[in-house]
Amino acid sequence: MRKSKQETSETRQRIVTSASVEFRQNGIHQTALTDLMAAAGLTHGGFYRHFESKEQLVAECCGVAVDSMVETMEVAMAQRTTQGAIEALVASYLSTRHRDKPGMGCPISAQGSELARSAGGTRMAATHGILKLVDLLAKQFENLPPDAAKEQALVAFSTMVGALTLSRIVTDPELSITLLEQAERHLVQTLSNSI
Amino acid sequence: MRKSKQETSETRQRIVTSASVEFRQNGIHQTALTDLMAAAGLTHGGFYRHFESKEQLVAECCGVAVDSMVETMEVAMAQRTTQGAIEALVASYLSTRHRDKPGMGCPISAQGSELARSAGGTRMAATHGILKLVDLLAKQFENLPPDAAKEQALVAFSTMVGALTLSRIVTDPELSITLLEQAERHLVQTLSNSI
DNA sequence: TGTACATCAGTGAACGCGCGTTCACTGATGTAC
DNA sequence: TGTACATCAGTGAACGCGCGTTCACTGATGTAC
Repeated sequence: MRKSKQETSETRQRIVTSASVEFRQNGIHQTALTDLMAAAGLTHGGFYRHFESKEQLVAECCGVAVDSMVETMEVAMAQRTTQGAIEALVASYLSTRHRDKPGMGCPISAQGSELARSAGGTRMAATHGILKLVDLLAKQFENLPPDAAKEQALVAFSTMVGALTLSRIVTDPELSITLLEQAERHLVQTLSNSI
Repeated sequence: MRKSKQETSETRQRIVTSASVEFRQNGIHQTALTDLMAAAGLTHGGFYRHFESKEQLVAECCGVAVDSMVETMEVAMAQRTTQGAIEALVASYLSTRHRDKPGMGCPISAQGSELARSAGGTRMAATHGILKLVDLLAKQFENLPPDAAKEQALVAFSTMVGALTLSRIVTDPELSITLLEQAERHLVQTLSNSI
């Protein structure tokens, strides 16, 4: 049943892609190898032909998830003024759509507290991801010194991660919306002053 | 080996207290009943004399953790001007001490993404906890209408939860500190304007 | 107040289950000649 | 270009292990008389 090199690499990619969704949706610990191999249309036994361990896959998925996140954001921001781009990024991150589809969204928000307890490799991947997302915002502040722009973006990203996480925890639907809306309003206002 | 009513209630309290530390430190899923009963000086078999399920304990621990968190904050804020109280709350939440001792700190930050996927009871306890912590800050803004004060506090709390979570994920020690410091600076500045 | 019995906190073994990982096996693919 | 053999992607059973929960048992506590 050996597969061609191309098929093999496609399979590997399929596992990573679908696993990155599963991890964000159900959590790292709650997603079993059997589940994610099934999500890729395979049985669990073949996992170790592609990866050394679950931890290695988790780290790789974190990177892939961030990259797809960055791409989504860039699409939302394209063809806009600086002001418009910032508004689009914030609105997209703090949307109810993002809140309700953690599997397609930001892995930092979706797995925050689990990442904080993860192994070094995963945390390094997450760190790179955080910096990529922060940079996406920081480079909008062309008139600020790079350091100041990065610091501004770090705080804004913290607010977005916190607000999205809280909006997913809270049982009161109104409060959940308020969290997203108020954070968005605050960020658009604050960040406009830094353009 | 039956114990007196007082001993029984003391034991129950001891389980809740030590479990709330374990859950924050190691995560909800990663903490086994055997572990937390051992942390209370007992064997796992007796667990169900006190609780209906693990989930019930998780929810109760969330409430207890928030209450102890509120108390810590109130102590830090006592005997201060409004400005000083706000600074003390923010500095305390965003301290490296808090970052490095998740077991003694805010359960929302320590378990954020796990809480978002938890059962209804746990999420309700977390929601009440969030509102308590937000209220601690909101009541400092005496000159703002209550709604505006609450919204201001919600955003500030989002920033604190996000920044603390990120500072725990990040592998670069300098970046971790920067996250805490910049969020603190931003919050003190922003919130001062609302007094 | 004393006694006889019911209650029940805590123990430790056991339950069924799912986990991450390993392994013998298969047969199609890749490679050396 | 064709052939013989080595490689290895994927399968499905099995590994040891730890999980949440249950249960028979114990003996001190609580209670009814």
